[in-house]
Amino acid sequence: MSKNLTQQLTHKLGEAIVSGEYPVGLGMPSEAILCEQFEVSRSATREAVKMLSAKGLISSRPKQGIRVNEESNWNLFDTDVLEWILKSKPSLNLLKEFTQVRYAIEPMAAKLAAENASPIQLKKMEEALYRISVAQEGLDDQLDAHISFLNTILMASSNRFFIQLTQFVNAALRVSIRYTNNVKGVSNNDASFHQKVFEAIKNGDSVNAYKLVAEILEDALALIENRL
Amino acid sequence: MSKNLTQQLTHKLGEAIVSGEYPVGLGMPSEAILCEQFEVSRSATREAVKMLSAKGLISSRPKQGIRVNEESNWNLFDTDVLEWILKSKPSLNLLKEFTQVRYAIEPMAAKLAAENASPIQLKKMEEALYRISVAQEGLDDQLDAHISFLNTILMASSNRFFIQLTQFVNAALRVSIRYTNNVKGVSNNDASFHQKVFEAIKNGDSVNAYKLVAEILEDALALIENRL
DNA sequence: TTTGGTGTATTTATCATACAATATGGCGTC
DNA sequence: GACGCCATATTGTATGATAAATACACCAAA
Repeated sequence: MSKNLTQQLTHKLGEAIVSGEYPVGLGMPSEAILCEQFEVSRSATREAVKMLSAKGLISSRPKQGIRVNEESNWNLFDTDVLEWILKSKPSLNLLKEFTQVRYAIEPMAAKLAAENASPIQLKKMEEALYRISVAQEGLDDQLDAHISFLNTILMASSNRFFIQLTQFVNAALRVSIRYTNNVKGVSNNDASFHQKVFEAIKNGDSVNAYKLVAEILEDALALIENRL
Repeated sequence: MSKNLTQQLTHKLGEAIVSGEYPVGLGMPSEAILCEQFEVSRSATREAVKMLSAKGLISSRPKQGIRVNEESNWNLFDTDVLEWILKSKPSLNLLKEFTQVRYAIEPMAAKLAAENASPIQLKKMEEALYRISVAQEGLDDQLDAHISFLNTILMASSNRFFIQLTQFVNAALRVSIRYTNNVKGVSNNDASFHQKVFEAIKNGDSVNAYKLVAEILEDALALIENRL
């Protein structure tokens, strides 16, 4: 768990907010009341409130108090916010939204990786590929290996925004596995597929790298939409 | 400006950090020193530090002090962080990275909009289209009109992550105009183009909606890469 | 020489209290 | 009824004190 009080309170309140416990609009207790409820000092409370403000979840003004912001103001690409959302409202629809973003991002990242990957990055990709091939038993191992392969692609895109999305994509994959209960259906853990992607990237074949990843995600998305 | 001291300090420090004023690794003054330097109380300082931590820029621990995180931990999709980056290190390379993300996001958003747009959203799109057609004089007007058209598409995607990217895409557009000094080259303000996109979306022709937007961004990207 | 524990000093973390600033809503005056 | 003023509630800022955490040096033992 997060060690210090401020962080703990931040997480508690963050979860409560995204789970809809406090209504959007005007609905949070004042600092003073939060102090009482959670039995912490005002400093800790204020710092937690500031952190949540920084993530776009709430805003606070004198007299008016603390209000929950519209969801469109929430920082959905923030790791914590993402985590809270996944914890409180996991749904097939959320998985769909996740996968749509992956569908937008990952093929492009693969394309850029094909254009930019350094030898060192290619080597890391190959290592991840090896991890996939040997991790055929445990489901978690498979997922971890798959994720690290994907991460190497994002890193190799040489675009800091794509790199930043690593965490997002990882979260998305971890959700998908909850629903499908195997990696194959949604992300195709077939080692030969990853091998193909790797080779396209290695050969600088950006068109194919894009296409291969896009096709897989198209399938994954179709699968999800079928279930809705 | 942001009114309260905490916010002001947050912005000052945020800008300083992204502009590289404090080296990544171990390099920030302690709370006590920050209080002195900026002549604010410890409460305000601590709250600012917490906000920057929440955005992933720094982390603080007893004895070790405040350290600047690796850039890969920064919340690049946070509006403030984005703003600070644009303010301090605008570059053609940054514009390229922005546009690559747009290239990934916007065609997909158009596709989703074609599948999901409600009558009300279509109407808003049409209004934005009208604004574009009448805003042929002023450059700022053109840009604003273009942005609001784009925003309606993102909103109509019915995917909260794409909707969240509205701010990001807007920032990207505003950067691009600084460099190209006109909307046309980078984003094609030709009204007939937007008309075509709108009609594809209205007709539910997701394939064409995707393709049209993708082509424009491909051109924009090629233009930027030519200059590098 | 290396290893492992141990202590100390520094820095953040937490708490308590006081006062200032701000915005809301009502009150009163015109 | 409209306008401005004032009271009040809530956050904002400041200060001082104590607790907890941890990096680092030091010392002891193998």
